[in-house]
Amino acid sequence: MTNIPEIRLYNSYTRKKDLIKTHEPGKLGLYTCGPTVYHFAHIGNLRSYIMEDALEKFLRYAGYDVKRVSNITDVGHLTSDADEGEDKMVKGAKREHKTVMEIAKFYTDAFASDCEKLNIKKPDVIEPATNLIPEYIHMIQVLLEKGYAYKAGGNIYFDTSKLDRYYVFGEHDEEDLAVGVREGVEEDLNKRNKADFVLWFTQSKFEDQALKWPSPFFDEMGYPGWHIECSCISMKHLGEYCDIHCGGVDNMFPHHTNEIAQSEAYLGHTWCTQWFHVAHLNDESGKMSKSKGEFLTVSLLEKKGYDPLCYRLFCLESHYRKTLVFSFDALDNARREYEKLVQRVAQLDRNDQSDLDQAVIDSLTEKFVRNLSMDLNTANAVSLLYDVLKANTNDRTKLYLIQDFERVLSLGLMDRADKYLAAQAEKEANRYAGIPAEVVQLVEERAAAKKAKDFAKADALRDQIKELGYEVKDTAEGPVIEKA
RNA sequence: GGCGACAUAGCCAAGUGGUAAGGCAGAGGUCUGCAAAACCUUUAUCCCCGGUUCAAAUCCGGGUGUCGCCUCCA
Repeated sequence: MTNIPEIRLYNSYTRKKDLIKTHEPGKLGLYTCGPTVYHFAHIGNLRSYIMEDALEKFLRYAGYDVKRVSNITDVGHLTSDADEGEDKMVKGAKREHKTVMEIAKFYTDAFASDCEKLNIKKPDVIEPATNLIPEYIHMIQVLLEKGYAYKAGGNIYFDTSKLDRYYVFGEHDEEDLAVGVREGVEEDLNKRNKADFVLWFTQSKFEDQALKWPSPFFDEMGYPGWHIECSCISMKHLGEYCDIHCGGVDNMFPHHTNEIAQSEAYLGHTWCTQWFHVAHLNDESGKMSKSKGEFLTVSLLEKKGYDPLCYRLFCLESHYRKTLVFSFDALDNARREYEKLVQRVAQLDRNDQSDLDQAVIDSLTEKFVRNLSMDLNTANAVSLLYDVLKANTNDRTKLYLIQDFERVLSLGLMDRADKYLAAQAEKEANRYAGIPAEVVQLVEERAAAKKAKDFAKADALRDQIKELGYEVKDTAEGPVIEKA
C-alpha cells in the first residue's frame, strides 16, 4: 500500500472524475450488483461484469487490498415484462417447471460458467439474497423505529420524504416522476410519496411468492423488497462503509438511490460516496433485453464459433461509460484482431534468455498505469499491447510485459498462444493424415522440384495432384493438402 | 413531461487548450517462382451555429441527433 498511484474514476455521485479514496488506507471494499438468477445472462449484462472485473483487477494491480462482494438475487425481484407482472424467480420456475430453488441453482451455475469463460474473476464473497433474511428484518425494524419506514396495506414502505436529499444522482422534482408510465405497472396507492419503495411485502398485486418467511411485522409470511438486499449484504461483508459500489447505469434510479436512502437512514452517516456505473450494450434497435430480439448469450457466441474472449476484447476496447453498440460485424472485427494478437504473441520466443529491458518495461508500464488511472481507459491499455509487440526490445521483455498487462486485461493471450502453437504442431504431425500415399509421393517430389528451382516440374506435379482430386498450397508452415 | 449520457475516418475507438493514438477493413508496395502469410507505406480537420483564446475535437452559449432512466433490467 506504499506506492499506490492516484486513480481517478468518474463518480456518478459527484459527476466528476474523483480521486479514489478508501475508508481504510490501502484497503478497498468493492460492491458489485450481481445478477437475478431467473434466466441466462445476456452479453449486455456481462459487459458490466467484464468492466467491473477490469476495475477490480486494476485496483489490485495498483496495490490495493481489494475485497469484492457481490449478491445473487434469488428472491423479491419483481418483473413487469409479462402481461400482468410476476416475480422474476417465480416466472422462471413456472417457465421451466422447476422449483424456485432449482432455478436459482441452475442459473447461478450458468452465470459462474459464463464469467469463467470471459475470464471474470470470482468475487471474494458471493451472497445469495435468501441467506440474509434476519439481517433485512433487523434493518427494517431499525428503520421503523427511527421513523423512516411505515406500514401500509400489509407492506412496509420507506418514507422518502424523511430525507433531506433523496435524489442523489441528479435533481428531480417529485412531481416529475412519471409514475405508472410503463405498461403493466400501476400506481401503488399505499405509498405516501411517489418515490417511496417497499422494504417488506406480504401483499403484492402480483402472483404469490414461492419463498416466504415469518417476520415480527405481520402475522402473514412475507418476503423482502429488492433494494434492501444489496444494502445488507454490503454491510455484512464490508462493514459500515463501502468504498466503491458498481452496477449498470439502469440501476442508478431507483435501485442505487434507494440503497443509499435506506443505508444512510439506518446507519446515521454516509455509506458509499463513490459510484461506478457501466453504460449499456445496445443492439441496432436500442437497449438489449431478454424479452425482445435475439437473446445473445455466451453459449450462443460459442455456438457461432466465437471465442468468448473476443467479446471481452470487444468490451475492453470501448470505454465503460459509453454506450456500446453490438453487431456481429463489430464482433468479427474484434475476433480478427484477437486472432492476430494471439498469433503475434505465439511467435515470441519463449526461450529467449536475454536480460529484461528495464527501460522499456518502466516506460510502458507507466503508460499502462497512467491510462487506467484516468477513468479506467481500457481501450488505451489494449492499444499498449501493440506498443509492446512493436517495441524495439527482446522477446523476453515483451513476454514479461504482456503477462504483466494480462493481470488486468485477462484476454487469455498466453493460454490461446499455447493452444495455437499446439494446434500448429498437431497440424504438422498430421500433415499427410488421410492423404493417399501416391498423392503424398507427388507432393514430396514437388517440394524437391521447388527446392531445385525446377518450377516447370513443380507446376506439372501440382496439376497431376489436382487430377487425383487434391489441391496443394504452400504456406509458411509447409505444404497443405486439401481435397479439391 | 422531468433527469442523465453520448455525437471523432468504411467500421470499432483514443484524445479534456497547441495543429487528430491504436485496431479491423481497403489501397499501394516489399518479399518468398505464382498464391497465402508476414512486413512497410497510405486513408479524417473531429454533428451544426455562435463565443472565449495567439491557439479548441478539447472551454462557454445555443441548436440538432442518438441512447438510457423515471419502480422489470447490467
